[in-house]
Amino acid sequence: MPELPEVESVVRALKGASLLGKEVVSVEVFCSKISSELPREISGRRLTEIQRRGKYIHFLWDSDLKGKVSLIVHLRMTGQFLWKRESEPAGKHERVHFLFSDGARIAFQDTRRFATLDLTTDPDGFFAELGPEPLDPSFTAEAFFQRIRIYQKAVKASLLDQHLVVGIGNIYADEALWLAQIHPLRASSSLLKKECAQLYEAIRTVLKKGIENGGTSLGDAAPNFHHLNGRSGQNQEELFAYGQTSKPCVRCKTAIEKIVVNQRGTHFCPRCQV
DNA sequence: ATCGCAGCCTGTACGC
DNA sequence: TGCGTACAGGCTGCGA
Repeated sequence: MPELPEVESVVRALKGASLLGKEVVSVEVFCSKISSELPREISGRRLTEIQRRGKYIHFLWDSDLKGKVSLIVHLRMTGQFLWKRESEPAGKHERVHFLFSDGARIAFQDTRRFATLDLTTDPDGFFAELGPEPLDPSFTAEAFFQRIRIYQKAVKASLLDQHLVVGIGNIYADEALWLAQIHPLRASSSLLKKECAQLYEAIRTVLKKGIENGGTSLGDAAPNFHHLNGRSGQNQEELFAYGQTSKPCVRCKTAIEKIVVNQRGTHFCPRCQV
């Protein structure tokens, strides 16, 4: 379940794959859910930039003849980009192949077909509803406090709401609440300014640590997260709440509990998260 | 208006 | 062994 650190890791891997500036000569689509316009719109264009916005990957393409267009990809749970050998056939769950002029072949794989690929000439409009980037300098503790206080729902549900702040998913929400010692069912609007400041710091801490570790890869119920080069992130080794059901809380030794909040498995310490 | 929840989809982990 | 079922997850769209 790629969240901000996983998507950031993917973007860095893609940028490091020296695809920028290269032209796509053809695009093959193997999934009926994906727009058949993709090959026509992308073929013959140069990849000029790759950016992350929340959990979205934003590919910017240019063409002397056709101007600019954006391809905006959301990995959802199982989307990943893979390097392929030049003439290697598509694997079972590969949905799109991008063939570059230098022979590079990049596959987009998505086992559960939840991922989305959108073409737009108005990326600002596409992203207009999204909340602020949690790691952006302009996003301050005060700004977070002013935003979250108007949410009526449980703080866990608010953290998952991409209108409040982008990039947080189920894993990092549980980790941030554990670190801030805030109970996931607390009403968002009940948080004191001091608690919001703690949560703000916790969000930034867990996301930064996730990026440093190259993202979180889970191999049991959840699908693996892989870099473009096949390496998995290591952040799953440093989780304190998510997936730690019945294990002792690192702070107070109380068993971590699992409940359901907002239809999501939610892990927390019943003693030190209040 | 706001919230909760079914549905999308497939692989994996269980119980019988 | 083989089958069936529950579950995981982000987000949209529906109904309450």
